[in-house]
Amino acid sequence: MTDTPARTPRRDATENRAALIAAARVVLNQNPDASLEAIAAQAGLSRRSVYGHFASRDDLLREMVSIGSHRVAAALEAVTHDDPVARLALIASRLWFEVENIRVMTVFTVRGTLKHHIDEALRPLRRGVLEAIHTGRSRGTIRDDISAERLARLMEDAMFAVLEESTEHPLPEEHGHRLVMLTTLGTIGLGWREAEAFIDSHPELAWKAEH
Amino acid sequence: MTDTPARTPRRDATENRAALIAAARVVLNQNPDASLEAIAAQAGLSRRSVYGHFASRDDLLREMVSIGSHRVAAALEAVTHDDPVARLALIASRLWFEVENIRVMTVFTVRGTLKHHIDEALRPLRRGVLEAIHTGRSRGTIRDDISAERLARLMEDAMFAVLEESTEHPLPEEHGHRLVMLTTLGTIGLGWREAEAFIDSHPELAWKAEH
DNA sequence: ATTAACTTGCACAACGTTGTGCAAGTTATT
DNA sequence: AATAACTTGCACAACGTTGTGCAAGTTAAT
Repeated sequence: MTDTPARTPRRDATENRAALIAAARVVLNQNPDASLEAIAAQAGLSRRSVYGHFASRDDLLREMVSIGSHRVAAALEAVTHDDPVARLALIASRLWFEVENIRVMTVFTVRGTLKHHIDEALRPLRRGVLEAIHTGRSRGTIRDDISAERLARLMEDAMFAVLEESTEHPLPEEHGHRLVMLTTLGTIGLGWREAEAFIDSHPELAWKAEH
Repeated sequence: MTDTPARTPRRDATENRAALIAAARVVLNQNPDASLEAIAAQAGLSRRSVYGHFASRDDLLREMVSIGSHRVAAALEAVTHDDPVARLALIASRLWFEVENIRVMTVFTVRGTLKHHIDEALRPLRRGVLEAIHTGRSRGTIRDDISAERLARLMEDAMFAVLEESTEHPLPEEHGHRLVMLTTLGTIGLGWREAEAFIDSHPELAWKAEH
């Protein structure tokens, strides 16, 4: 009574399915109102065949958000550090490699639908940030002139802003990676020389070419 | 061969016209895809009567952006200060009072149409910011580890982020006013104690109840 | 009180979009 | 080579939206 139909799905079909999701990310990143036609075209398919993979437009978008959020979550789950300041910088660092996924989410946070999904997806990120802020505050290493919750949101916004900025005005990966951390530390309350020094004195924050 | 038709426009008509623009600001601020129906309803009018004031939906939006941008420009033109850091804080301060106008613009910057208008509207702001950054850099009072242009954009983003954040999580006017300045100074490179002290030591940055 | 301005509701065309049915084509798999 | 999977194009209904015409109502101004 359970599952699998006649045969296994064809290889090119699953490729196309993935291509559609990737296409949605690309197209919607630059125009949140893009039509299915536009998305299908970007994937090299016809609009009609989309419905061979997804029941509806919304279904495709949900898949996209779901996959993106899992990637982001996976990139963040391993992030821990004794120093909360370094931990925040690390979070920023990891986020840098997920620009595409992050951006498409922030674009849709304004929208009604999907907002719920996205909030859920970003929860681990928010939890981690808030946690680090709290311990950092109690150690006197993070500013306490702004409420922890608000500071967390401001930090998140600041990180996203850098990610967006760097898609519109591209810059070398290595610089972008550093910039996100710098901005994050700045929001936390560090002066710019302080932030620069902090990054340089922590090898775990250094750029690594692999990724 | 020029202008005015039969009589002068009726008073309630011009009020309604203004109400429509205000309604558009309100409604579009929380849903950029809102229909004319929704806007008219918010203004207490029927969709049909909108066309008595504006030739098209786009016309209404253009009016709204135009008026908003002039208000913002007016709020910024008087801003000058010997100390570039203080000048940037002042710009942030003035922006605080134009949240509604600013927000609706940033919402539409993603959109295709209007983007051109908005860019033009924000030009004085950008010019002022960039100018202050340059002189601040040459005096060694503003960070020079990030290119002036990029820093200007980051600052702009940071200010907008605070404005948005404070509409979603409201806070007393006075606090918001200070928060925008703090964030701006933070982006410039000041540490948080430094920023707090800077604001307190400059009476021209203090909160004034009038507005 | 009269006039012209303004608003309203309804009907209608035009447009772009989503989702579905179907028949004919193409391509991976065995 | 045969089969099922997949893609495609076309046609079509449904939907929400914008913009317009018109006739009847309401309201500010003189």
